[in-house]
Amino acid sequence: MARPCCYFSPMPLPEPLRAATVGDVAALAGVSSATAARALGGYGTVSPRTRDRVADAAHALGYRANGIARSMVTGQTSTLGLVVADIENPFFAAVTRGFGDVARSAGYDVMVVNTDEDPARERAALGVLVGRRVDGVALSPASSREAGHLHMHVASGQPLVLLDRGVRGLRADVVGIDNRAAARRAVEHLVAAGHRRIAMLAGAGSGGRPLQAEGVPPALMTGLDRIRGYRDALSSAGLDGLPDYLRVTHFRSSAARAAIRELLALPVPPTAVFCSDSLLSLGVLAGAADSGAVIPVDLSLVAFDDADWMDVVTPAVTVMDQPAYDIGAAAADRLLRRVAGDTARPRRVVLPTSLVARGSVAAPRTAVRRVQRPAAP
Amino acid sequence: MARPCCYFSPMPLPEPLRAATVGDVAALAGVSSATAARALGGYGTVSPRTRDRVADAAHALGYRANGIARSMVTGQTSTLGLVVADIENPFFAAVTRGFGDVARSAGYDVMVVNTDEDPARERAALGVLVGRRVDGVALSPASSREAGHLHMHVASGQPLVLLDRGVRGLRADVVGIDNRAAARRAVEHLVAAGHRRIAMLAGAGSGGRPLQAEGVPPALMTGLDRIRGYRDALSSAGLDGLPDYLRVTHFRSSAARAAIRELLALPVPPTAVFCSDSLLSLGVLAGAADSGAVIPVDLSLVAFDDADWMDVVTPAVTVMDQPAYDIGAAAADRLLRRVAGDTARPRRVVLPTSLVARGSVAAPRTAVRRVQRPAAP
DNA sequence: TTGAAAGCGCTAACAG
DNA sequence: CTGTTAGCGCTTTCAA
Repeated sequence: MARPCCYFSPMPLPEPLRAATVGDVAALAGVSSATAARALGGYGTVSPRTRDRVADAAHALGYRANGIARSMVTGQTSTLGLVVADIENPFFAAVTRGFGDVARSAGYDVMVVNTDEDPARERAALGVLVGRRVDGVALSPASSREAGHLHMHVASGQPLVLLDRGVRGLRADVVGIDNRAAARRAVEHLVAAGHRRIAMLAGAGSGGRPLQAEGVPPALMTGLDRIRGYRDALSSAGLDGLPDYLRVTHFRSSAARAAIRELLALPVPPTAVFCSDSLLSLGVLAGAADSGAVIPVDLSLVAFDDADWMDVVTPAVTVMDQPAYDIGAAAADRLLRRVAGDTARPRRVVLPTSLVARGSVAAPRTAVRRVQRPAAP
Repeated sequence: MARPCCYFSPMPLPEPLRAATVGDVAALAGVSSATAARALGGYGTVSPRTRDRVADAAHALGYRANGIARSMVTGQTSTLGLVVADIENPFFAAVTRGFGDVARSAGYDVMVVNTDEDPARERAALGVLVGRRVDGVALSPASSREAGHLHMHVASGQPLVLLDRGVRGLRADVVGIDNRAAARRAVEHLVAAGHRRIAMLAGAGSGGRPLQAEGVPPALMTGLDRIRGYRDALSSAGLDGLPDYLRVTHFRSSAARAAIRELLALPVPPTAVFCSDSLLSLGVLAGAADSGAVIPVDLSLVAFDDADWMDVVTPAVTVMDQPAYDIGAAAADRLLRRVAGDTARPRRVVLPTSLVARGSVAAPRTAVRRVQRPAAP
């Protein structure tokens, strides 16, 4: 015998297969879906009694608002996009956290996308975020040259905040530090310690793509600015006639390790090195050890970004610290203002850096000798 | 004189204020919106000529598909949710990267949410993700006790993969390592070096909430399992009668620093310590230095997770390494299968760990003495 | 191969 | 205070 119950009243789909909608809740509560929506969404006016009935029905049905549908009609997603160049770099991890904390406390969620310093992936990431209709995007540009997609994005009127790195000619807010001044100060610290042959390791791009020709500045404003600061410091110290100790490497400690080994193997090696990134300084530590160079006796080091391990190594690493968490937080704040409709002209938010002097900087051996002579009459 | 041009044909909204829609493209291409949508979305059948016309029109208008609207009708978002306990922990940073790489190569985007080890924030994060209708969620549970929301989520039929940490009784895939065995092996390494008084620092919770009473195991399966492994190793070595050197601290290096100082100040201090996390080992290095203890002479150390700095400190840190990137990648893979409809019973994916022996482990001083005597006859 | 029309779940006018 | 109605931009039958 067949099961007659099924002929005329097909079973509704079992619970797990279809999520409850406003209409379901409304039906159970015995009100119109508009009223249910008002009660559920917390807008308009609903009588307390109705509100309770709807709430009960929603609870019974396990109703969860469909953010997609809501976004569809409101045109807003309450979501911010964050495009970072390398989520594994502690600097960006902290930026991400600061950004997320501020966004969340303002009722926004965050979609994070990683680009691995690749402009093509960055363009794709931006496309994804725009496709998802995020309300705004914060982005650390992988390149200041390949930025056509950024210009188009800004031209389309969508809020964009640049993180850490600027892009020349782009009408967008920038949140970061004064890289040139910070680098200059870091190198001046080395000059003050008596160093003359000061190298710099600058990071650019990931391992994915070939680097530009030797000596050409990286396609990164941050790197460029730090290189400028390095040169500023050298020339005000009258040190610009010396051999070129600048090396541009990938953002990998292995690349820095090779670079520092090569530098130390020079006929006239540098006595100090300034690293534009914490990852690179990791490579310097390893490479110096490879070369048998002792820090700070044979090589002084100033790094960028105060990574958590920097004060447990021996010697502790002197760093130019930048407020990564605050940069992320400030970027979210700026972006939220733009999302809220602020159309004032682009602002540049510059956060303070600080030099943290630790044990990795000492006078170069030659300078020590010079000091020692008059000290023993 | 008034401007008559505006009376009968109001200007259309200027470009930046309204994004082009399928309808706009269709109108410009002279086809129906259904056809334009087919051409744009790459589904159905469209003649090559029409396809080109539509493509041109789309290009001219700067059309970008509205993912929200698409999700609305397809019920899919091509987005995966990732809930991590601490984005700043290098372990989770690597997991995030592995997860993202696999997701992206399968055409999925990722929404990352940080919970700071707080179950309440975890519940909220899951709610957000569900509201946004992500196709699936991978999550590293902040607590194995407060997991009601996880059970509800699974009951609702939505794909969920647990990352790194399991939750007892939850019918969900788990991707991680065998924490108990790994911890046991790490501690056995210490035992083999001759240690008897072996401490353990286990992490639980962030600084946000008070920790449980002293000695109570943390509400984390990972921590629990590592503690079990520690005890396993101690008891098979016949070392369980010794004083209790286990300390449960927050996931902060400062907490570990205080804990190790306290341990080293004991009348009979431990000669070795096993840390359940790289952050904690950072604190151990600092705290040991505070106490004037030299590693590995006065204190041997085995850490968990091979952070990038671990082989540049002196001595380099012996670690139990877990494949963080692969864990993230495997989790994405598992989740994608579930999203694709795999309803086989929950699987547990266990990835291999490896002990990386470096310089932070040596024989305890007492053991050294014992060895030295017969060595000089 | 193409078009017309119906909706996805929700919000926003506008009446009642 | 509540219900009716009309979409948001897209995909998807179903006919033509």
